Amino acid sequence: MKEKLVVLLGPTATGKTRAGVALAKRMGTEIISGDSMLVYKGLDIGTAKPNREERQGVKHHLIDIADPLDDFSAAAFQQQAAKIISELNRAGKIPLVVGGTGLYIKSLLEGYIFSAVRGESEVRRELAVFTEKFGTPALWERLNKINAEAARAIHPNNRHRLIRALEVALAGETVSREKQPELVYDALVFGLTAERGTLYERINDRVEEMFQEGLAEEAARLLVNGIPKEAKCLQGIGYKETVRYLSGEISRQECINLTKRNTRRFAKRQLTWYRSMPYINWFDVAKDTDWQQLVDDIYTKLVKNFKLR
RNA sequence: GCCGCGGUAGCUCAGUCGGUAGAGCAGAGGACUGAAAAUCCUCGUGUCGGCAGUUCGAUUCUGCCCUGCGGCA
Repeated sequence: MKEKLVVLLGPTATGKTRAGVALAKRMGTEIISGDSMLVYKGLDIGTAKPNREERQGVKHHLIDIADPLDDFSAAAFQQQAAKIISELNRAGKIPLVVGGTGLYIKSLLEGYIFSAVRGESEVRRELAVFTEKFGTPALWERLNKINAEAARAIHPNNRHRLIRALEVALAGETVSREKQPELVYDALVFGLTAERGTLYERINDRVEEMFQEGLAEEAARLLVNGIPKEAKCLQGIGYKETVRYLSGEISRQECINLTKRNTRRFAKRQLTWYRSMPYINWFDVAKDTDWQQLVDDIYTKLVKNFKLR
């Protein structure tokens, strides 16, 4: 008997947080965040992290669980989320995962088997130095010598994935590409999306608001507190651009425009992830969306699917 | 009204000494198994402002018209 699970995903700025909280209240359950940036403490404005008021008393898991200096990863998410899902199921609740990180959610639902070889190791640092010195294609050559099959699956310019593959290959393993035949959970997956023009308008407006609310000041605070600008959390959209602005490399307006563009591109990449997840039940949001109605519709489907009541 | 410079991809522009055109940006599609908001790959046909003339052939030359900007009245 598989454990039950409901997921609400969608590209950034489609209203997942709002709909998710309303849905969780209807379901009488708790939310597990499926977002790679909400895990970091101190990153609030730029990640659109729901505040106390927005959470409306609904318990949220996997938010603010990592220090900005720490590493977090898809594998860590998968493990921790799985544990909470089991606990909630045991307590008679159907857990609700809300978030947009494609790899996180897909790995959870489809049971990706991550290698036990840890990231952020001494080896990784060495590989980073090697890359600086000899360039990314040299990294590919190295991987090709150890594991030609792994090399074939990665483009010679793809630095991050090459470093990871080498890290694993040097430990005598291969990065898995295995596909499970079915979902790990008795899951019902909902997606929020919007017509491209509408989505981009929402993104542009939201980025504008973030800077008005003090995104630049938030990023500055992280730097002052000693977070190096290479830290994972400062690679997030809105943060990496602000680091450039604060160093005087670009103007504030350029910084805002770049953040908007990068967020638009990010939303597009998110949608690419979702296209490979045919089990998503899509709901369209528009300017005049009736959120109450939307949540009702989702809930109705959910009751039917799980034969509740 | 006259003079000058423009009108080419969604935007900014290049170019064709006459053989129907190409960069940057924007945008689109894709990959992804411990960085994933990361990282990487692929993709450029548009009445070359309109009409007419010269020409085998005009976006390119000529004329007229429309239109934007600047200057002079």
